[in-house]
Amino acid sequence: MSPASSPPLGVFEEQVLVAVLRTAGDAYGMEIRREIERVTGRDLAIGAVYATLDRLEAKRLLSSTRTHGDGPSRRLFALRRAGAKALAETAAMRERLWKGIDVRALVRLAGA
Amino acid sequence: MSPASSPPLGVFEEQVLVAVLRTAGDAYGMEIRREIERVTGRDLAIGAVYATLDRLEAKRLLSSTRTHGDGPSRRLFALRRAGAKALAETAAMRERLWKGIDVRALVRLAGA
DNA sequence: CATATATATCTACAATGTAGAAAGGACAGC
DNA sequence: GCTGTCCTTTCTACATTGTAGATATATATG
Repeated sequence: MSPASSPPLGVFEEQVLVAVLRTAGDAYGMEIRREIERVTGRDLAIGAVYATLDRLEAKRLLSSTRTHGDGPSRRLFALRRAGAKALAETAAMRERLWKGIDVRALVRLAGA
Repeated sequence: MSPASSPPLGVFEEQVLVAVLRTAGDAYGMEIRREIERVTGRDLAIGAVYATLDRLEAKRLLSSTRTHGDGPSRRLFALRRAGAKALAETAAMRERLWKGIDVRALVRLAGA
């Protein structure tokens, strides 16, 4: 059952990691923020994004490199192997959690 | 795009809510704990579970009632409409987040 | 009654989530 | 080359959620 190694990702950590994947190649702070806002529909302070990016880099789930050349320098992020692993485990665990739950019924119960 | 009303559920909050659903009718602290341990493969302090149950009840996503009759009295939890709504929104948002991500590729990247 | 068992509560602290303000540097126009 | 502006990042602080462990309380059992 995959023994659930490391502590689980938080939901915002997961969002950031996936956003890095989605914006791959162009994954810097502002862009990651835009992407998360787009997907979740919520407004986000830029500080929130960087705080989490920093923590994920400290845990070695992400790496970052500096951009030079034209325009303001950017800090580009990329998923490390450990980051991919963490994401995959998170997804697998959640699948087990929800397996057998009738989401339709849930939505019906939620409605009016 | 469903405007993302209330603050998103935390991952443990979600686990607790779904566990209540899974153990429906018999959803009291110890049982909920067992269910989460079963699904996630991690050990859990009972205090962790109750702290979260209390917070979810305070937010009115859960309700609880006391059991009497035979055996020690239990505090039985049930999902409120708002709880079902929160769960459904959480699931929907995550679906948008992951849409288009190739999970196979992710797992491959994670492997070895 | 005395001890064990099942359940719940309390207290405290660590980790994550989030905001807002400040800082730095490239570029435009003067 | 100064001034202001835009884009990006950094810093600081605090709120919320995650988690453990010890303690309380009631019921059952010998």
